[in-house]
Amino acid sequence: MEQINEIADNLKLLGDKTRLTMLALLKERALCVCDIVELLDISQPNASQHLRKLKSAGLVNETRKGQWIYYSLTIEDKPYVQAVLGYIPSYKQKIAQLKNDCD
Amino acid sequence: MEQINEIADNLKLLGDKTRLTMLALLKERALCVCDIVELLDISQPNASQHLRKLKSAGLVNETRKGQWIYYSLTIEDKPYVQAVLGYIPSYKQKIAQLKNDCD
DNA sequence: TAAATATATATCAATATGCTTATATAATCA
DNA sequence: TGATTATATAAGCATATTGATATATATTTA
Repeated sequence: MEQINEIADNLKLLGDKTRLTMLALLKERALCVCDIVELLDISQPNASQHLRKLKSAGLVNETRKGQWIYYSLTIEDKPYVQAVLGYIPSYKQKIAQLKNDCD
Repeated sequence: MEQINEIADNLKLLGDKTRLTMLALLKERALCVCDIVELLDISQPNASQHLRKLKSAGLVNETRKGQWIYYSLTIEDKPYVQAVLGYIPSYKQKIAQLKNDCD
């Protein structure tokens, strides 16, 4: 089974508080980098670096809208990631507090 | 939510091929260290070190039987770990090939 | 076109991780 | 009791990871 390597690699990405929270946020809706920076209270380069890893693994994708780049989950083909995210408390309320000048 | 830290920490442990395979093996049945060493083809200290991490996180526990120490899963209270392991192909056949002098 | 905003990338230091080798401990057996 | 087997621990090295700082790129706006 070669598949277990891919699963382990993806779980390693989930095994970081910052990235796991990012994915939990994106479960609610697509967010731009500045949203994520605000919500997680981390530096912008730090956010970009984590997002790049998630993108390389195919867990998220990006869509540019003007000067903003929105990230979304792409985990339809990764049921174990869906399952994990399903067990994380919702960030709906947190996201609702966004100042969200981005739109 | 403080819980997400614990989830991330546990997923980090799952995010290693050796440990993830160990857990998948233990899903089938309790195994002693020498079984795991044989099945994974790793060194004994390496196996012990990974098992210690899993034990520290409460993902496995140990039971001595004579000179052997058997490890078993203790993930009843961690549904997201159960979910992940549920998506990993079974190692039943592999385990059946054990020479298993241990008993 | 210049300034401002949003994001990415490069580099680096600190820390963490995984594995090996050597050794210690514990149980069994002759 | 001494040898053997099973397992744990310690120490060290090589590599990976994280986050910070500095800088580059891309888009929009004045």
